Amino acid sequence: MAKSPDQDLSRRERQIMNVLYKREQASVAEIADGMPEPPTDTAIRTHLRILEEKGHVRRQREGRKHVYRPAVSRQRAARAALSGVLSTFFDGSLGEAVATHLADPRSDVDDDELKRLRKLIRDAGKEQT
Amino acid sequence: MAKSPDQDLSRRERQIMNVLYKREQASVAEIADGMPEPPTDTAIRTHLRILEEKGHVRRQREGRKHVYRPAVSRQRAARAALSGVLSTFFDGSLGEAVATHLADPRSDVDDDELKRLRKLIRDAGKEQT
DNA sequence: CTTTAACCGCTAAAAAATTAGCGCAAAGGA
DNA sequence: TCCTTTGCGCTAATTTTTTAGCGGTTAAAG
Repeated sequence: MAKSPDQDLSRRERQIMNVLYKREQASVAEIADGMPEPPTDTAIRTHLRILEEKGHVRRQREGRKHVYRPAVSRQRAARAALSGVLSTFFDGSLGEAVATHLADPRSDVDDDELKRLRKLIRDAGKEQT
Repeated sequence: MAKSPDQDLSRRERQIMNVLYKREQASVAEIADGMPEPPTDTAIRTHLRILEEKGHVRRQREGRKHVYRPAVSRQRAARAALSGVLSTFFDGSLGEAVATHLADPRSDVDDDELKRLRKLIRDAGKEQT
């Protein structure tokens, strides 16, 4: 079985990466803010240093602070994450996932969203190779 | 920030749960089979014991072996996992996710799948509350 | 009936992850 | 200028995770 890159992130590392993907970029304080039960900033910095060494994160000075962002593009990571969930929970079927999500009472999908989906599906039908 | 139940799984625990969700249920050997770089069966059993204590896994004798399965239904877990990915990578938008997935060259969505999606979206439009 | 092989849980050692203390540097206010 | 605040990295201690050894039990094979 092959190893996907995020498989070797520890729990905290994953939490941090999630914040970074969600916000595109973030300072240490912002990361703490977006994490469940955050430790001290110092601890977070340690994780960031390691993530940087492992090549998962890039940093940039921004005034006095440092700002961190993922090394891998959001799109790339997003595709991988979605595929993973589809594979694990939906037998790889996008339709199955959409059905489940639409049926989930907690997830109210509004009209614009449905409209958008409709258009997407239509267009996908067209561009047959 | 609240904690979602899978947030407090370690890497190995997560890997094991993923196999269980993917296969619905599995023996120790099957779990090893589905894991990246599996340790010894003994090690896996230790994780399973702990997962059971934490309430994530249930076991059942099946002949001579034990068979393990998730304590939380696949559907429930699937919803949570999907929501998580949507939230982290797609600004919570299902449409965004579908668009990305359809555009991903690695994911070939076949005609039946598209057909199914079309139907789903149509039906979703109807049942307005 | 005896031997062999498959599985299991208990337990403790080894490795990895997680945390924070400390001292230093730069910025801003008094 | 001097003091306070904010942010940083290095380092090392603590905690959690991860691993496998060992001995017992059951089923099946010889």
